[in-house]
Amino acid sequence: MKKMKNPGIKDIAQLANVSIGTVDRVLHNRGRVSQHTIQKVSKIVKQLGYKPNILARTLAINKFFRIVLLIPDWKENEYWEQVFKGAQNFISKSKQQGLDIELYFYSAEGKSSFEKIGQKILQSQPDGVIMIPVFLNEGRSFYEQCCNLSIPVIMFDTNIPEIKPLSYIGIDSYQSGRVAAELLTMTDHKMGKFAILHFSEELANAPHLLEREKGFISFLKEECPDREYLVRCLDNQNHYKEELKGILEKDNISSIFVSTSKAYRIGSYLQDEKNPSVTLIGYDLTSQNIRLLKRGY
Amino acid sequence: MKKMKNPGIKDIAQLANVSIGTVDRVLHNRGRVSQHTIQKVSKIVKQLGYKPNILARTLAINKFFRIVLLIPDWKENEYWEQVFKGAQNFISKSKQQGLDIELYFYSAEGKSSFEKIGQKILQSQPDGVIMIPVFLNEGRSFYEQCCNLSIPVIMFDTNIPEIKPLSYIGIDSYQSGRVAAELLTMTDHKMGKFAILHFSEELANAPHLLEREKGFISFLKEECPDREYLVRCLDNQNHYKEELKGILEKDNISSIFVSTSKAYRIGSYLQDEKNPSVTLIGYDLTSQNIRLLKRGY
DNA sequence: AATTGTAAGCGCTTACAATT
DNA sequence: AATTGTAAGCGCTTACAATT
Repeated sequence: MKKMKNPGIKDIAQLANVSIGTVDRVLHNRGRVSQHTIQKVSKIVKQLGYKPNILARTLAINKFFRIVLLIPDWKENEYWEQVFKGAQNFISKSKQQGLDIELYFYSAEGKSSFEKIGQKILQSQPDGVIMIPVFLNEGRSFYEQCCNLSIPVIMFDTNIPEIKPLSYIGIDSYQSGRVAAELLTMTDHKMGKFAILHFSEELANAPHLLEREKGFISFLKEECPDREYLVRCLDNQNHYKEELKGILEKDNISSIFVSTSKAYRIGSYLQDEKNPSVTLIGYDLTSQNIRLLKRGY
Repeated sequence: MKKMKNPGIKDIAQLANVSIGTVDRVLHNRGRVSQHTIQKVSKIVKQLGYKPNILARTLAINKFFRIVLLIPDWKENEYWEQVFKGAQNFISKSKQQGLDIELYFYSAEGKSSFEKIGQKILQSQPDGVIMIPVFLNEGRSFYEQCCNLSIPVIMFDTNIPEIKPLSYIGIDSYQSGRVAAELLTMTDHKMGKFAILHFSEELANAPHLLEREKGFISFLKEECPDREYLVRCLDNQNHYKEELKGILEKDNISSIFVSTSKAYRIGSYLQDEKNPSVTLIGYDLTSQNIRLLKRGY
């Protein structure tokens, strides 16, 4: 191991002939310093290439930053459960870093719970927000309210187009739609129609599904402009089977792109109907999808 | 922000009726404590669920951990250059975390430089090693020497099979070979032979290339047992064009898998020879590969 | 009132002193 | 000699005192 020796606040103070209190004041623009000493100290700071010691700072601050983590209820679907487990892992790691992460859940099945919990969060005045915005309008509105309160926001897992949060962590939905289209066109030489299927009550309000569809279609238009496709939004309950049957009968579908993690529904229907000549692609390694793949679809 | 209040060393001391010095001694098994107080203190530590404050510890230790980062010379190839840039980024971030990263380069083109630099590193007695082991035997031997000196090792970018370092960060080469095979079989319906091509002076000593090949072949054997393939190791200099020509003339090749980042060589040869009916797959987003893709291969 | 300095504290480690 | 306690220090922040 090696001795530390980076210039610190004390070195600056000494060289500038002031106290460390004054150095701290100019370093953080706390005011109550004369213009003259600000100059003097800043110059030395630059000269030394001073970098604050984050460890010492968070230790001295002696407070946790309250970060709110807002995600869909993990009980609603296996994919959210995986996210939840990751979140737990993250939370336990963060305590050591001076972060206090508070976990909030909303129902991905109805936007009202999102709005309600959003209000509660804003009232608690957190220092930052990390969230998965599955609702386009409500997500955007919540984001804007955070901005007004100057609470920094990080988006996560799905992003809202045209918004520039502090950062976005997750897959580029648009590009993933393009990849899906590429894989299907590589595989499917039967040249039937492509079907783009959604499962969502409110498709127009689901940013990631829309982006996936856009990406898929953009690839098709660019690379296979003569291939036809159709877009349908299926019933989230049991009714989807009949709808699917209708589509398959009416159109010559050779490939299906499912924008959600529910591809297994389509797959098992096709399997039941002994109709495996259709190529299928979807999202997420959930146990239901894995089971379908293992059954050899 | 929220007040911190986790049980600390002081709380333990108070509850156990000892001094913080004694608490520290039992916490770290430093000896010089009676069996009785060890029991007493340990009990309280458990009760409180004490977690040490890492920030305070690294601040108090007041030393950098010396970590050696050992990677191929970035001037030798664009892929290593990308790695190097990432390494620089990592190094600048690490200073804040109490790490002092020393960067060492070796030539990926000859193992002697790896061995020489490895010895130098061992003599300097670092606290830890992070490395890219492109040479199988030399990498393993260096790893074992580190173990003997009880220096923890992290592998990175390419791993050595049968070794369990502290952790490995990077792609699973074997699985990436399988994916390559899957993509090729999806695309290539001409049912010619597959050619597996390497560029390496010493293939048998290059762990990642071997793993990629193994993965590729395992997928073929499982999913397309009747399709034929051949494996060749091409000359790293200019001679490879003639070798390639020979292979293409002799065998009915419809797909080529290149195990290195040099697929662009094969691609531009095929383009020059107006032979684009062969499907090609390779590794790494280097500018030469990107150029080939943009030229529409 | 405006500017500057001082001392204590954050939760640890470590050298050394003090006690048995 | 074996065991325990004490005080200073790591690099910051912050409340308050002291100086102009």
